[in-house]
Amino acid sequence: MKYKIGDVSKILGISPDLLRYYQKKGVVTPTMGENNNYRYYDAWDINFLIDCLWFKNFGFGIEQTAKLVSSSTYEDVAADMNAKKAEIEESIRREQMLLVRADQYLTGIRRARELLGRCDLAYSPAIYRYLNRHNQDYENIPELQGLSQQWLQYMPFVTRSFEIEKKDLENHTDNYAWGFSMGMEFVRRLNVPLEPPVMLLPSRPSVHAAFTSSGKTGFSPRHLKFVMDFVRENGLTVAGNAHGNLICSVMEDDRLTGYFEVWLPVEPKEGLVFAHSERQTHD
Amino acid sequence: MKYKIGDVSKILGISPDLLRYYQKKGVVTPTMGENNNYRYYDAWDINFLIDCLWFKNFGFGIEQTAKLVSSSTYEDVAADMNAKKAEIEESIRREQMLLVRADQYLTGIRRARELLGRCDLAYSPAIYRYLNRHNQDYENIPELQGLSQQWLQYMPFVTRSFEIEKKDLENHTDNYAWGFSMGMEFVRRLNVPLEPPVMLLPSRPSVHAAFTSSGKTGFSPRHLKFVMDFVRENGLTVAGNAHGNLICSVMEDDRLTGYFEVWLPVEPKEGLVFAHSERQTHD
DNA sequence: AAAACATTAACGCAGCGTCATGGTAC
DNA sequence: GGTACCATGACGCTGCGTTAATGTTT
Repeated sequence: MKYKIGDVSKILGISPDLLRYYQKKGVVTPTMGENNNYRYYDAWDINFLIDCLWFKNFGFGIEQTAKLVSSSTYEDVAADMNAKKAEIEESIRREQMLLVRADQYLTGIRRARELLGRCDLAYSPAIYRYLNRHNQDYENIPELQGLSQQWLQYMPFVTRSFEIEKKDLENHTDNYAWGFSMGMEFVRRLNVPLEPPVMLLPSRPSVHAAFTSSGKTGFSPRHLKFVMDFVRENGLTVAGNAHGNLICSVMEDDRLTGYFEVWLPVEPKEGLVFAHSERQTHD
Repeated sequence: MKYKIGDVSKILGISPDLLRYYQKKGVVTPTMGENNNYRYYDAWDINFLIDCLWFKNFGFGIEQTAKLVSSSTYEDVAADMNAKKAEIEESIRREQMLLVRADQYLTGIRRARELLGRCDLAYSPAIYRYLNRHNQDYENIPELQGLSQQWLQYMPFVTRSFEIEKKDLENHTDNYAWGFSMGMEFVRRLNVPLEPPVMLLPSRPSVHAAFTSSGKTGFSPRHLKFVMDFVRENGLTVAGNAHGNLICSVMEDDRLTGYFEVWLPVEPKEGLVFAHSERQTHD
C-alpha cells in the first residue's frame, strides 16, 4: 500500500513541505512515481518518519536524527543519548539560575520603587566586582577588555555597578566609576575565575537607598545628597566608599529613567539595627 | 568620547557585524560620521548595549529586548519578565521529563540486549495505548489520524507499540497491529486526554522477552515462537494478547535491526515470581 | 604607502512557513 | 471537467557568521 504525501501529512500531522524538506535532508526517500513525479511512501517510510520524530522531539537536529535512525550502532546511539542528557542537564542548571535571577530582578525593582528617595539600614550583599569605566570613559586597557568580554558572557548574572569614593562624596566632587558585579551565588555556580582587578566587596552594615536618574548625562554623585543628609542627621560615620548598581531603566513621563540602588557603609553603633540583604537568601 | 565600532566590539566582545545588525534592528543608533559614514558610539550607547545583552542573555529576542530597554514602563517589564519566568519553568518541566525518558531509553536498550532471545517473568508496565495500523496498513479514519497527530506531539514520550492477539499467536496467523503507547507517568504529567480508542493496559503478570527483526518486512508474530515455547515448557496459561514495543533500531552487520520488547500475560501460578517492571519506578 | 580599520551588500546556516505557477488524479 | 491534490522554485523569518569589493584613518 502506497501513501501520497498528503496522506502521510495527515497521518503524521506534518506539512507536505516539511516532508519534502526531510527528503532533501536525506531523512526519508519515498519512491517517486514514474510518470508523475509524485512521492509514494510505504508503511516502512512512515514508521521510519515516526522514529525520526521521536529523536527530533528529543532535541536532536534533523541530520543527526537521520543518522541515528538509519545508520548508527548501539554504541553510537548510546553515546549520542548520553551527550544529549548532559546537554539537557546543563540547560536545566542554567534555567534554574535564570529563575533565581528573574526573582532577584523582580523583587529588586519592586523594592527600589518602595524605597525611592529614602534610606534604611541594611547589610550590603557580598559581591564580586571590578571597575572598567571612570566617569564617562571606558578603559582602553586590553586586559580589562578581555575581562569584560568574559563577564559579559555571564550575563544576565552580572550587574552594572558603580562606586563613588568616600572623599568624593564628602567633597561633592563629580567623580564616579562603573564596572560589573556578580553575586556570590552565581560566582560559585558559574565557576568564575577570581583574579584582580576582581575584588570581593564583603557584606557590611550600610545605609541603603534608592534613587533615579534620567537622560544621557543624568547620573551623578549629587543624587546621593539625601543619603549624606541621612548620615548627618543620624550622627553616623561613613566607613567606606559607596557602591550600588543599576536595577532597571524604564520609561517614566516620556523619559528613560534609571533606578539605582546604593549602599554606603557606616560604622555600626549602639542601638542601630541593620537588616540583612534579601540577596543573600537567594543562594 | 567617541568609540568606533571596533572599539565597542572589543569592549563588549561582540563582532562589528553584530553591532551593525543591532542597529538595523533598531537596538542602538550610534551617530554616523558626517563625511566617512563611520559609526561613533558614546558611553551611553555602550551602557545601553550592555543592558540589551542582559535581556538578550535572559532569552528575550532582539526586538523585544530593544523595546524592553528603551521604551517600556515598569509594568511592561514586570509583565514580560513574569512571562519569561513561566516560559522557563515550562521548559524545565519538559527537560526533566526528557531526562527521565532518556534514562528509560538507555536502560531499555541495555536490558533488551541482555534479554535478547530469552524470557523472564515480570509484571508488564501499565500503559495507555491505541492502535492505528493493522498489518501493513495505516487506518484511514480521520478520527484516528487526528489522534495520531495529537500523540505525535507528545513525542518522545510516546512509543511505537504492537499487539498480537492471543488467537493469532496460538494459530500462528501472521496478524498483528501497531499503535502508540505512553507510560502512566507521562500521561499524567502531560495531561493527555484519555478517550477511546485510547485504552489502559494495566500491569499484569507476563512473560517478558526481547527479540530482533531486520528489514522492511521483517516484523512478524513468528518472532514470538520462542516465547510460546517458553509458555509450553513451563506449563503456563496465556491470559491475554501479547503487546510490546520498539525499543530502538540500530545497524548490526550492515542491516537495520529493530529491537523489540514483548509482554505476554499469563495466569499467575503457585511458585512463580514476577519481577516488577523498572518502568514503574520512573514516576 | 602600508596596515588596520571602516563601509555596504550579498549569501549561508537551520528549520521550517508561505506563496506562485503549473501539472495530475479521480 | 472540476476540484482536490501534487510538483518545483523562490522568498521570508531569526540571529547571526562569512566573504567580497571598496573606502578611510593613521
